[in-house]
Amino acid sequence: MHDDPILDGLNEAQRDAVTHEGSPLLVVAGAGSGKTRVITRRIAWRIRAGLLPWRTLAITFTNKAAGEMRERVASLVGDSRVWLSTFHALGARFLRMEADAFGVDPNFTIFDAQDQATLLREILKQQGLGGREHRPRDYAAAISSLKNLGELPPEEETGDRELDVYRAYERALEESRALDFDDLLCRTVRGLEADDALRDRLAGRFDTVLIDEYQDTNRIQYRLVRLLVDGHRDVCATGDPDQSIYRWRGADVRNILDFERDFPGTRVVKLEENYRSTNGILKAASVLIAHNTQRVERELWSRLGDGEPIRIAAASTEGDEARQVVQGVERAIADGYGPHEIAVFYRTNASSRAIEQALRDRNLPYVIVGAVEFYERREVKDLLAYLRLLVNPRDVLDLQRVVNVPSRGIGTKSFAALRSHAEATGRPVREVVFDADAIPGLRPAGRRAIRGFAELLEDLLAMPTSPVRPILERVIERIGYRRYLQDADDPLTDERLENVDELVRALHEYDLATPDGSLERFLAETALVRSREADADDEPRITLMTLHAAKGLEYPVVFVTSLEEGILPHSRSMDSDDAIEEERRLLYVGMTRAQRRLSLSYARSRGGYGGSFGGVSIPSRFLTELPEALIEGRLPGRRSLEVVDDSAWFEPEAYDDAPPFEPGDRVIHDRFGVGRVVRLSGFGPTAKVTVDFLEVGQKKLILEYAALRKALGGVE
DNA sequence: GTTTTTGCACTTTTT
DNA sequence: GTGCAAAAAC
Repeated sequence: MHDDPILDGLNEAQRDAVTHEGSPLLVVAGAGSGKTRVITRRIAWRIRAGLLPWRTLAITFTNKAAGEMRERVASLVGDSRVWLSTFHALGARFLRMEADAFGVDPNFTIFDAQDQATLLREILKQQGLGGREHRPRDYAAAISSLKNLGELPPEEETGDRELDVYRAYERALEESRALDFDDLLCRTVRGLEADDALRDRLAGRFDTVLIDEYQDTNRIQYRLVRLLVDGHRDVCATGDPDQSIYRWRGADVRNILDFERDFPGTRVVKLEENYRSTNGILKAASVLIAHNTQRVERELWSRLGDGEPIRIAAASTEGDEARQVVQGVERAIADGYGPHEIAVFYRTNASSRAIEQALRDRNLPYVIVGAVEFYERREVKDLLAYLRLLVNPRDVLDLQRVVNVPSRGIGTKSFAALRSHAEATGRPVREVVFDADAIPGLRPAGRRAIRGFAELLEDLLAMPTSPVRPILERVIERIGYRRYLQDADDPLTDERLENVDELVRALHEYDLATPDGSLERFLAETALVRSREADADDEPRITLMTLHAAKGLEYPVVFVTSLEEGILPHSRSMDSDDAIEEERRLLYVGMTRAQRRLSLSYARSRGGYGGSFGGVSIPSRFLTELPEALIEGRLPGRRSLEVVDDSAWFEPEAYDDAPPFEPGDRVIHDRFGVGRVVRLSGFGPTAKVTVDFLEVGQKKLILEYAALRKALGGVE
């Protein structure tokens, strides 16, 4: 019917969303309803109709999503000049383009959460708040919300602890010519709101704006959208209120709920056919999410049939849970799924450890999304700090990080002298290094050390800013960084050395891809990126990530772990109904990532902090909210929430331990004789094993009751 | 003064 | 098991 490749394979609603023109458009897109497809096709459609690619702006939630969309748009349109970025990257780009108008240094450094914490720790100490009860992260959170409310720091000391820390923090950022994540948005918005000409120059660059994951935008982002769009009102937002999982970060679902009111004349298109999951998975997820009271009722449906039942696995400990999951992974592989088609989700980053261990024990390849990402590793940060220092001479934190790595005899005292001299003279810290003789209060040894460091800097600064790789290589060579890592008594040495190589490779790739690049631009583009895809080998890997990181992705086989009260829902989210509903959405997001096979698991006791903290867990209330008809394995009792005596949750040992067999094992049964295990299915008390017996043929047995013993003799 | 070692407190989720 | 801060060793 439709020969048009842009509309090919789209349903009616999707086609509507792709082709609508003339008024604001809101696409309410349920999980798996082909939202990304709609956005990319819409961009293609509009460009074919005459819209200029470089006057098109698409905003995504993560850099990863931006990258993926860039590829898809490029292959669809054959043009990669569409502006595709996150809100933060867009802010950073605007700020650098018009640094003067915004009143920022064009070479500003971006401080990540770690940098922020380091800085705040120092400030807290200065203000006499060094005790452990004052946690840098708490202040960071408080400052973040002040910034997002548009509150500027006070001019004078106020006596209010929080405000004074905020004030000192801002001054320190300014001193280092640094901005934090919130600044990227707040300063952009403040600048655009205050200066109409500036607003015309920047917002006026775009004829159309698309925003993905609109349910997770916060108030500042909303204001930025208004600024970008009010000139033409050619705006398209997509999102799903049921997948709003960033309320804790200031995301405001009202943005999407109020879209029609904010943009009168909005056309709303709802995408409700799910192309991703089996109906079983979808129904279970729908039943779960229906427990949320603050919700517009909506039903997703799929043509894919009920599929396999959802499996629920009970384990006795965290390690046991991990082993069961890995067993499920192996079973999936035996059933023909590739490792890259399998994902394991967990609530907190710390939970990855047990799964990793279990995967390593079975020699299965995996990759972790999130956790300590590439650009957050110590060795990578060290080297990048050297590079950043070459670009931004005022970055105190970078100098501090680098000045004594490797140890060259410039400790805290020497650095303090250097720093106060810089402050006293108003000169950039980096420049003061060259004036070792003029710094008061240095001992001869320290002075000599600083002179040596100055020589190093001089040598590095003499290099051209492009290509980039030789600069890094010179840094590594001059400071003897590889030797330094090798000599350290650190179990991670090999990994760190690999990361150093990987960083060199990244710079090399940048040089190849960007002939007109420079160190400044490389750092600017890298600042907001956390991960680096290790493209060294393309071995398919099992993916591990937090539930938050899973949004927008899909996998044929999905494991969601740690469904326990206190973890999912998290204990810090249990005091309000709103927070519980957000946790429920989080599980909903996790479940709806699964295309064909979904498994949920929990452990009856979980040790925190390396096993020291023992406690019995109660299975998550969310498990009891699932429809029993779609489940294989036993749902924890419906009375679970009223059970006070935790010991009620201890079950017979037999079934929670990892089944002792794998497909292929030879076994002996008292009645049926010798046989070979064909497959294992299910978890917990209903786990079944199919055995091909020599004499009686295939039998399906319940693992717990089948008196099976492993036979000697191995595989045929 | 600087470097290394030990002891302590802590883990939600991310741009 | 980790990361940070105070204590001990260089």
